[in-house]
Amino acid sequence: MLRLSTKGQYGVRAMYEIARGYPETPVTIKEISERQDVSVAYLEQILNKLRKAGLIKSIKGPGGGYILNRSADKISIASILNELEGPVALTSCLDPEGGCVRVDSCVTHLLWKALGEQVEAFLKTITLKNLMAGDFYSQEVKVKDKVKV
Amino acid sequence: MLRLSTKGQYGVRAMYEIARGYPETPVTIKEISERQDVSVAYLEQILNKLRKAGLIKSIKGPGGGYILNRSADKISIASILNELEGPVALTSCLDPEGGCVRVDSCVTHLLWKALGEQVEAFLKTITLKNLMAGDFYSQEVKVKDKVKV
DNA sequence: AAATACCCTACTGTTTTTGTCAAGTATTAT
DNA sequence: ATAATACTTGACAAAAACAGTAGGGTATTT
Ligand code: FES
Ligand code: FES
Repeated sequence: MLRLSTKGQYGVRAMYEIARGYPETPVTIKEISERQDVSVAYLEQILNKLRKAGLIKSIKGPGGGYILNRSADKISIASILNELEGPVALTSCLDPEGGCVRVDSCVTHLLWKALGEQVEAFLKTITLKNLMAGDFYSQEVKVKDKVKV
Repeated sequence: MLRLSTKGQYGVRAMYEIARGYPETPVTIKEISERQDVSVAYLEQILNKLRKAGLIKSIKGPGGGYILNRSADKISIASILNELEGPVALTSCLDPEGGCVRVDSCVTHLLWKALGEQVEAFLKTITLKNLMAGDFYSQEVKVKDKVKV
């Protein structure tokens, strides 16, 4: 359960490659494609979203490529996944868009909400820099001391 | 991102209704259907899985229905979702079945693994009893102090 | 035997996912 | 200028997953 889409997975791996070039060298889609074994066409879609979100910027023409828009320790995994897969919402009732008429009488609503918040909090603490350094740890994420329904 | 399937959602809500009858009164599919607004046919599929997993038992004939196989404080949300959606595996590489050739050189593998473990740990701490009582809290879930890649 | 209630398998329409393809725009090097 | 490089964009399609229906069968009670 709770599968991450390939777009999200590839997106993080692509960002990792781009981060490696920062701040000197723009990284081309082709290079990312070869290193991470993802097709150029698919990466185009992914990187486009991340560029529009302001996480990376692009440089056209020979010698061009992609480069981080801010330093690696200021880009969290959460911010990448948010752009590619939308916000964490374990049920459609929790979607920013979709409301639910049962929400007040629903016995599970707050449970899914709490879990979602926990996931989000975790992903926010991990940055590209952490990923590159190879150390990431879970910091006693505490959503709420107690939730009364 | 990270959407839970309706099977998982309905399953937890159905278990909640069954738990309310425990240990005296078996709860029928029809009752669950009406209270939780899920079709009888769909619930049959879901409850069948949960019965085969040993979480509930069934009583046939008039006066029958479903009843918990052990007390509500011994049934975690994790155990319910595990049966209906399989184990938490954010990527196919983490699936018990599917291996991945890149796993050793993969920069994100341990990240998804850590997140998955965190989710699982959270869901294991919440029982049906917690759900019924309306209090569930996140207990400083700590997967590992530090993961070195 | 009639009524109740669970059991089981198959099937189908819909949505989401996972990509591919083709044509276009901007920049640099020669 | 012109060719080569590299990003940009939108349309499209196969495949998988999801959500749910349908229909017949079995066991138990009254
Ligand atoms: S069914 Fe919508 S909030 Fe639970
Ligand atoms: S691609 Fe399989 S482990 Fe990362």
